[in-house]
Amino acid sequence: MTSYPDGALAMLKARGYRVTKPRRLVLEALDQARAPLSPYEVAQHLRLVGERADAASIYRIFHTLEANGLVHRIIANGKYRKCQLAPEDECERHQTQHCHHSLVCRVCGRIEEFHCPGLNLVEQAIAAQTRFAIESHALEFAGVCDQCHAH
Amino acid sequence: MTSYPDGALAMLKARGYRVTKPRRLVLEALDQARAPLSPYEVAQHLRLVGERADAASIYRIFHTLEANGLVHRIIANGKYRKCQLAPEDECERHQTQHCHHSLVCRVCGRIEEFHCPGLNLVEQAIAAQTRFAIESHALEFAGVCDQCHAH
DNA sequence: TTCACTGCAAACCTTTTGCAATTCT
DNA sequence: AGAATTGCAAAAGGTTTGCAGTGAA
Repeated sequence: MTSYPDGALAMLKARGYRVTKPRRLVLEALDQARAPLSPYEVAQHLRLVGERADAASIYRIFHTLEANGLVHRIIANGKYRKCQLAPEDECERHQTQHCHHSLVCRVCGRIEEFHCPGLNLVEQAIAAQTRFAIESHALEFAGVCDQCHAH
Repeated sequence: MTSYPDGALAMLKARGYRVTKPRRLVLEALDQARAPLSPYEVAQHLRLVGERADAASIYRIFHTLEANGLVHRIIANGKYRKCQLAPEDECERHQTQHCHHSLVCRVCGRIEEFHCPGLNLVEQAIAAQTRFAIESHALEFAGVCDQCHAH
């Protein structure tokens, strides 16, 4: 099994991007992070770890990663989280069809994602009630996660 | 029927806040806006209309309004929208029990809110699948509204 | 070698804070 | 008059941009 950084860099390379040290550093930071990170936070984190990359570069890297479906934004706070890397040719589909269903812990900030089969019903209800053409959705539950709940 | 600015100011006054010009200006801007606004945008908007209020004050005003349930944040972009003012004694309940169900138009940015009865089922599914204790939720659909869809 | 990418520097936009002046009640 | 609130100024925080230099292919 290849790691997230390796897989992501391989995918970028296959698409004509270059494999660089700053890109690897960002991907590793995301891979290790428990909670989502902003580009700025990645910059700070790297200094803490004795590495460094320019903040401006990190922003550019995040744009590239997002455009290639390797990270996605958490709507609640605008921060980024690594994406699950789909095997080979599923990449394309995975990249364009993100579902953001998150459980955001108020205490530790950690974010779980969950599969949500029931949402289709809600979408159908909307369609029945309004003339709004739904293209995507975002659903977030805030609360307290298992670990924090146990004090 | 009292207007949103009047109602909101009355509620603030009843709670010991003062009725000031900057507060009225912010409330009027929110009342007239089609799309949600950030504090900074309100500051800009006011200049356009020949009025003015200090940006720092507007930020403080938004904090007060949010703390009193008179505005709420749109999760997708962090901007603010006026709340429906509940009649009299329902204020308290309305203030604490916000449900954010929005239809965000990709084209014009306008936001509709909708009532969503089906979401309880989704919450129950989460409860059954995880040990996460849900406190609140946010659900947003992005797409194209009726008006924009008709070119 | 070549061109994508990074680092640097500067500017910009947004938000926050302290303090003195204002203005509601 | 007294206290809450505003305006001002300054700083902090976060993000973007142009350009010259670097390094991956």
